[in-house]
Amino acid sequence: MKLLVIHRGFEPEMGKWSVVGGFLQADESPEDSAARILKQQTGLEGVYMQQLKAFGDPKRDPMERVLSITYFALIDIDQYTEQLSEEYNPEWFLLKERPELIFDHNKMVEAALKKIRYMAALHPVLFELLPEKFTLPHLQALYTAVYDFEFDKRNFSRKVLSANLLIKQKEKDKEGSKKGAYYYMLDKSQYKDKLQSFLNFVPSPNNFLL
Amino acid sequence: MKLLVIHRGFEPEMGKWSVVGGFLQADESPEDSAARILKQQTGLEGVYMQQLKAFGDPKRDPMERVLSITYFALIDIDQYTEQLSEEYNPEWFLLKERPELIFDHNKMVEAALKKIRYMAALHPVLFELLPEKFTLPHLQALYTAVYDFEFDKRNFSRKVLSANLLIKQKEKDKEGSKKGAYYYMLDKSQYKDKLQSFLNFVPSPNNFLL
DNA sequence: TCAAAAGTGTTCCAGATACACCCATGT
DNA sequence: ACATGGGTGTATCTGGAACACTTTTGA
Repeated sequence: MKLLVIHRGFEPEMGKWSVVGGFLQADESPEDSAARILKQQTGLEGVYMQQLKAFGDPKRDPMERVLSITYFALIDIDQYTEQLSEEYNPEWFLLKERPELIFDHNKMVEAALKKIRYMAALHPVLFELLPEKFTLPHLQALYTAVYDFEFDKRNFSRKVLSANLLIKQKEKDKEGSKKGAYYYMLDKSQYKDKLQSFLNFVPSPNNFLL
Repeated sequence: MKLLVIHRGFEPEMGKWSVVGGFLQADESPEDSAARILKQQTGLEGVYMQQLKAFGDPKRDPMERVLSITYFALIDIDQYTEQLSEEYNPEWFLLKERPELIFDHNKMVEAALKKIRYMAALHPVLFELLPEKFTLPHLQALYTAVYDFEFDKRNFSRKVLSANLLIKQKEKDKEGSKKGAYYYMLDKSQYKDKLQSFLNFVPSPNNFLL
């Protein structure tokens, strides 16, 4: 699980590591603004973003009063390698090894991680991240990355399949192993109904919501 | 379950029903601002508020560009009757029978209700709303109000008590019935630990998260 | 033939649900 | 005595958790 950061392009703290960010324009909604700024600074486009929280402490930027309405997105790095532009030197860091960020950006990242874990424990949002065809070991690796926890593959597959969201394919992925793992695809019709539903995708004794 | 609204005190839409709201001052955090405005317009003070969402559509206020960072709070009306001041004619409406609100304030209320139901299904947040001593029928009535759903009292009491958050008192409340219902108090020591924990306070077949 | 990853089944337990009767007491 | 609301117990079922062996096949 990685975090995309950029070298800040203006003062103060120019050149230091920062979350992607910029200024809202007069006729722009916050969502549109977030999408525009993301594209300008990283090249990424067509990414589904969610509003996280507004940060507004009067002293959070020591130079002037700034309010930040933050958004986060989850993407599969591999599906966006083409798009990533170099203009602001965006860089992926392992979340655990990320550099110190300016201002309150560390708090933002922590809050986003917490929200992602919360959401993903209850809703099948992580399924969307994978390529069209993916294997169960692949999906499990994703959950392991998000929760930093090893899931039991027997229980994992039973739980995931019981949601009836996946359709088993006939082909196997032979990349990861000699035996090969069956591909699955999302059942889009089921998916929309169940996205909001109330499933525990994470074993309960592990209280990830703290 | 009721909603507190005020008569808007300035143009545009002056005098119409509106959620409590005002303008952020230069040296004020959004939280402080929300608390100040709430106090000015309703007299309510010391109320725990939570950030909901920032609303920023460029056309949401037809006169000028306004961004709103919204907060919500849950209180027990009875515990705050003294505080409620009349300056802005604040008024409690049954949530289901609330009047039409200005701008996108209806959306705000819907979003807050959704978030409250979501939170309360997983965390014992509603317990905080009651007076220091309360009865199980009282608590159950609160859940009924929030979810607009009749809970089975046998299952309800079992579930609530199994969280080990409540301490049974020796006295009974004789207001509501002839037999009287035992008072309970929150176990504050347990409470902090379990507030974040991952309980299902609402029967699962009822999918309140939609 | 062996190493490496995939796939699968069973038992046990906790928690959820549905459901009905007795208790205490003020009138 | 009776009406009103409070309190409790049981059977059943579903879903979660723990756990180990067999299968496939490329090297």
